[in-house]
Amino acid sequence: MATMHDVARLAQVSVSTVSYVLTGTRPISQATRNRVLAAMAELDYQPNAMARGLASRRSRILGLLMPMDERGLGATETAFVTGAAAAASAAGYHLVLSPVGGGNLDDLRRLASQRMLDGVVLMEVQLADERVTVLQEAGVPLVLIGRTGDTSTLSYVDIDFDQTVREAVAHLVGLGHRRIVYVNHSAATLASGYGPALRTRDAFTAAMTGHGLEPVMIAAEDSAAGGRAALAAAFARTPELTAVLAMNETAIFGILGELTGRGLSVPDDVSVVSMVTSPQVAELATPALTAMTSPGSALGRIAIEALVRHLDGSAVDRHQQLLPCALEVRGSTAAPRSRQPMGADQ
Amino acid sequence: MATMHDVARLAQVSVSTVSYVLTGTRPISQATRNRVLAAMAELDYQPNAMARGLASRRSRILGLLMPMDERGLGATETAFVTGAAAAASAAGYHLVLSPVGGGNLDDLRRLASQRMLDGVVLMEVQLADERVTVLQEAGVPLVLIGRTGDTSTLSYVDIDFDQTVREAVAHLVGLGHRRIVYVNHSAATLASGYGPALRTRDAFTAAMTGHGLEPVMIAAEDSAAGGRAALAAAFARTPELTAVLAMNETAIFGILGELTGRGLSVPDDVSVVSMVTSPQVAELATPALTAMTSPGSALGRIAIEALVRHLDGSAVDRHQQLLPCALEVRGSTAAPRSRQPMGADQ
DNA sequence: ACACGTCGTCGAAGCGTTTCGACGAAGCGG
DNA sequence: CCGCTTCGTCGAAACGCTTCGACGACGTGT
Repeated sequence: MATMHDVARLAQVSVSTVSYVLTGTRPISQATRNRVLAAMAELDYQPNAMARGLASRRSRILGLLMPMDERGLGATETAFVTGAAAAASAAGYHLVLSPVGGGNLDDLRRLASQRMLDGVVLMEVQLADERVTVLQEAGVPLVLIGRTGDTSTLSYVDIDFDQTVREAVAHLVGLGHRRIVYVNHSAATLASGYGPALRTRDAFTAAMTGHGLEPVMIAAEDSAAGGRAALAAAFARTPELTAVLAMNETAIFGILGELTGRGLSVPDDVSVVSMVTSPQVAELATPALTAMTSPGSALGRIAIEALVRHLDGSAVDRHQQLLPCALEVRGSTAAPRSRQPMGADQ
Repeated sequence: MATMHDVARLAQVSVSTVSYVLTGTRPISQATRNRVLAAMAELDYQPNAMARGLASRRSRILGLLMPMDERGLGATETAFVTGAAAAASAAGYHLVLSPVGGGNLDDLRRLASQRMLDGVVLMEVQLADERVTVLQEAGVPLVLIGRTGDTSTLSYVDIDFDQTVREAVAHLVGLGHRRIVYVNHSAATLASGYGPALRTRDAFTAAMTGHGLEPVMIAAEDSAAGGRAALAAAFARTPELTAVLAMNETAIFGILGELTGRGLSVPDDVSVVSMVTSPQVAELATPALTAMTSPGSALGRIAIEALVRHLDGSAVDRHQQLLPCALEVRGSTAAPRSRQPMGADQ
């Protein structure tokens, strides 16, 4: 393994000159630069990341902390990751994913304090997230995907749930639906302070009320069985329901199954809209689901870019941004059978 | 940020003594050790990972290289990851996931040559995988999850596809099925040399032939539409089919939809078995799928443990191991309607 | 022609560890 | 009681890089 000394000797320059060629920190004449570059190529030189990190006090590694819980990453989360990885690579950083589960907060503390990460992006942030505290105490630059309860001091990128829910509801109302049920994540998830669940709940209430309609929300366990139970509960509360809006990607398959089981057809009897869903998942269902497609890779990219700007010092203040999901109409929504669609002109 | 010097000064010992306490490389008296430990605690000392890595020439970081393609990680892959992370943590290593997609082989080469990773575990290995070559050239210790074509020289852990397919087929045959169609991954995937697809194909042929039955395999695109098309093709080739064995987790939802669309019920008209599937996914379908459950976290754990043993020098030879999937009977398989189940006693 | 920047390069001092050789103090058999 | 290990500790030399101060060699404005 060739070192800088070897390169310097071969190119007949000092070690520091080689370093300057590599980092561009100081001007180097074209002639010298070429000699150095040639020497590097000949020796197949690769800088030692550890030595670099030690001397410069920055590792050029960014962490993407993702909770790896029971259910795997959906296509949505995967899009975050690929977007982030591409952005990091473009900025000359490595991106490592760290599967910090719930328990190992100490693991996280260690990782952070060991100065191995220049900065981190945190996924799936809770309203009150201990990880944020740990990282802030360790002085690690931080960008969130999602938001904590108090958004004032931190950088974040998140989905604009308010706008997304409003659009979904408007789509259904525009088709003529009046009895719309919202299937959210489980009660436990809501109680734990999971931002998306809470924000969509509030947004749904606001949107429905705005249309003069009654907001009915059901909390469903994240499983097919949970979806089934939720639908049963929905019919119990609102027998004439004609549309379901679902945040719970897992439950939605149970909902569809139960609908079919009751002899109801989608979309003729009941329309279904899935929230924050990737096209891949939406296409899995029969018929394919009308869904609010999450901005996916853009979220990851923007988060990394904000973090890098912060590290490079080109931006000192925090970055806060919301991205809406886009409505993609597929086969699971239609006008309700019992009445004609109501356009704005009626 | 406290350094070793600070700890040494506070504990009134030399720096090297502190290091010995930390690493256990040389004996240290209990009294001194306690003084040092106390000093560390008081200063909230955390060793600098870079400095450690530079001096010791080992980073204590393990890489898990996973391809992050279009479709996200299923629960199966997630289980690999969590298993691996737990094992690495237990062995005192950090585990970082690197999303190396198809294109960036150079990225990989760089990562490998920069001596930032002590060793790597490679997921989703192709029969002819360039990444293996790159890493071997860079001299990075390597364990595969999956197998290359030539398995002789490398360490790997993989699913025992032969055994898994045999068991799945035996289950269906035991219920009385004779016309069984195997829905594999796409023709393109097969052509690209994706091991699981090829091995299950061969295993299916062998298993069916062993029962004196005709093996019919359909290649399906990884999408719901692909599943539908595959089922249509299956009925065209084998109109009296009573059972479907599916490797393609994505296509299976299309298959189920198409079955329902044709007015066929699962499992009364057609039985369905899903291969290498996680319980979570199996439960999404209605009825829940009988499936061959992948060994999940065990794969990840075993791979990491093998790698660590290699790095610690406690094992020099390669580790090769196959784990079967476990049959979990749920609601999607039953005796075919047209004839009685055939037990061994008939 | 003179002081004065700027450019391109060098040498050396770190960065925070590990690790090697050395060395006094015990402990031990003879 | 002497020479020998073994134990516990120390000081110093790496590890491979970045970065700072210095220093000629040149333009440049005056």
